[in-house]
Amino acid sequence: MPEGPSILHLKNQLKPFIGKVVKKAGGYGPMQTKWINGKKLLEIKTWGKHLLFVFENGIVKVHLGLFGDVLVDERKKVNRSFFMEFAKGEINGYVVRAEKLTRPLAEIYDWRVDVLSKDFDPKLVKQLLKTKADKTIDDLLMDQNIFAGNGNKIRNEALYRSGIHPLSITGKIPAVKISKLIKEVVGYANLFYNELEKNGKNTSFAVYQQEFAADGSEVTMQVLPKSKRKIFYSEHTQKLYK
DNA sequence: GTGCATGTTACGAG
DNA sequence: ACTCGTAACATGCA
Repeated sequence: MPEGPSILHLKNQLKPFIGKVVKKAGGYGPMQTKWINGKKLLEIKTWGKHLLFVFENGIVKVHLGLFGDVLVDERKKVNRSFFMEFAKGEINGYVVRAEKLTRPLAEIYDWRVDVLSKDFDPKLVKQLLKTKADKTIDDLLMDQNIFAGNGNKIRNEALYRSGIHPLSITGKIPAVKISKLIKEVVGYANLFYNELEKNGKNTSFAVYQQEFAADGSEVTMQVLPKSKRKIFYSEHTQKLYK
């Protein structure tokens, strides 16, 4: 399910519950849920792939991992790992991890790195990339402290759009191209999100899981040694800086 | 049944 | 103490 855009889309579906009182919360996850019962859901926020339910006495951070799913007023056969039932309707989390946060959100999260936030700050991100100049760019694109909300799809698509080979050494990439990359990350994340809002799914890929890129060139697929994740790119149009 | 997928964290080795 | 690599977790779909 997740990558930032999916979480933002999910948040929109949950909006009707804002201001409503939780009758009963629960789930098989390790987090205690008693503290939520009878409390009003004040706000729902997101930071990257984190879904945040704000209550007066704490915040529930929900992360969907790779297989997580959240259903509204619907149930699956398997047990819910975290759920909240209201007088009318329910939010059901499957294979999600819920955790209670007690510190103020502003102390925990910096929205300047959230690729879907209005506070996203390309300059700051550029600075952060400089501090890890010796790493390859594909790694940094997945680093949630630099590009919160990015996932494998956004990574591959943004690299293609900016003409950068995924295995480029970050410090060797010209500043102009870095700027372009950051812009394309935001651009594709928003396209992804808009597709979800419009069609409920995103199938718009130039290279990700493609045989041929949008420009017709052949796509190379490679399994990364450390992460075991797949990268898709065009040798023809994406330049390797090293 | 097999393999694979939009992800993160915990832990041991070095 | 820090960094790296691997395993672990859990579900649904082709």
